[in-house]
Amino acid sequence: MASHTVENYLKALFALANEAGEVGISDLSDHLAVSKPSVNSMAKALQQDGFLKYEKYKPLKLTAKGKKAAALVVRKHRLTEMFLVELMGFGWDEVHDIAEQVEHVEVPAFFDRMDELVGFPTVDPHGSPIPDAQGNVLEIDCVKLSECAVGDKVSLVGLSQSSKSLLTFLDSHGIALGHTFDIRAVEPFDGSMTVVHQGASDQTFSLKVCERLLVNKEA
Amino acid sequence: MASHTVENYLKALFALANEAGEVGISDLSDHLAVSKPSVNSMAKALQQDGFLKYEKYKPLKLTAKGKKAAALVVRKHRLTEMFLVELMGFGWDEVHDIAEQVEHVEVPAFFDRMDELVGFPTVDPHGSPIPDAQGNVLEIDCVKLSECAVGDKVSLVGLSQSSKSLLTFLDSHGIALGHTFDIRAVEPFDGSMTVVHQGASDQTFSLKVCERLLVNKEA
DNA sequence: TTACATTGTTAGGGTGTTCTAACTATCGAG
DNA sequence: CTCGATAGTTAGAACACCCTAACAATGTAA
Repeated sequence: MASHTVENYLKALFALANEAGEVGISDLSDHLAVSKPSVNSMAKALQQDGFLKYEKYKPLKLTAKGKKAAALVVRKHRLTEMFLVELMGFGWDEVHDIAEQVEHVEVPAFFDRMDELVGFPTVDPHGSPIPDAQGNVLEIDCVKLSECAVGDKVSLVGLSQSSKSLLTFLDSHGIALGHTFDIRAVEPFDGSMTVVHQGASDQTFSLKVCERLLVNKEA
Repeated sequence: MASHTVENYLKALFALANEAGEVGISDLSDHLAVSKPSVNSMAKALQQDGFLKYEKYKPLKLTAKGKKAAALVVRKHRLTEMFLVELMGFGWDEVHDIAEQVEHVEVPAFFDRMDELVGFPTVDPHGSPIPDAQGNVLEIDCVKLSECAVGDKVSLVGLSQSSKSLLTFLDSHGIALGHTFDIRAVEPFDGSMTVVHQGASDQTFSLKVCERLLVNKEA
């Protein structure tokens, strides 16, 4: 259907809209490492194809068609990541780059088989929800760890903007999805948090880390 | 490294050189379903990059660099096919189209892992040899079934130009790699052959089929 | 050996995607 | 309310890849 390039624009639009709400030309330009004029002309093209609502100087908005198309790309990406981890033995910090390329394969049966082989997962290895085959995305009930208070007991359900360096950091601290944290202290000066990890070891996380950890209250 | 397009040209060059020896602009044009002028200009570009020796009106010749690059693409393709059949449960008639897209992934570790998971195979599901990581291709000792004589006992080791329709034909006749054939008769009029399949059932194949079956004499 | 079919080449143009340079619109601060 | 910063736009061009139309070279068969 859509070219690799278009799939990448849709995916970026989808991701940015989910975390920032409004998406400007510059946001996409930064996210895709492409110049603003390039984004501008692609925006016109995407509108032409009905993926996007675009008005001069206004934020970009995916149409229903655009949202569905984007969700299906994300589905391919996340199923691939799941497959790479569960059946091919890759680490959760290795799968993004591979999935980034595999996601452009245009054979639905390929991804359907992955889905089946990993047992129809609802979230990927980083806790992000996997859209269904119709492009519906299940909302996950979670908050940032940084928004929790002393005394809360929470469990890690996902990451926001998981990057290789964040994943490496978590690996090196023995942290994985599902792990629990009891919040012991929040440092008012810099927002860093001291928690009990898995009911065992004390760890302190910077605010930057806490903002990336999505947790579920009531462990 | 090379674009998808370049990878496809190299793969075609490699395949055609292996079966026809000399490769002309028109052969590539037919094989890739692209116009001759397109092939012509790509030939110049490939020469520029050192993949090809090209002289006006002369057949195209891959350089050592070109052969190696082509073999590595073929390696990715065939490992993918093997993986799809062995670990994902696809049929040998379904894997070509998927592999055609997956082969362009540029993460060596992805294919290395496939290789490992399927046990370092030397041939793909259609009996074609899988080049090694250095681009070396093992020659397979075989002849076309059509070149065999009455009385020969042979086993199927590969296919030449396996197409979906050939694979479907073989499936419907219960034929797979490794199966044996005792040649009972060759019809002089049309070259069709009557054989005993797996020491059990009698089957008759047209010349067209016999030219596509690569066998090993002495069953 | 000329003539035709095949094969290859040149010229010129189109689409998708990208860029830089230069200009304009919008919005928040003083 | 104006000014400057930020964001967005236009114009113009490049690159990779593709095409058709027209022409040239090659090789084969009468």
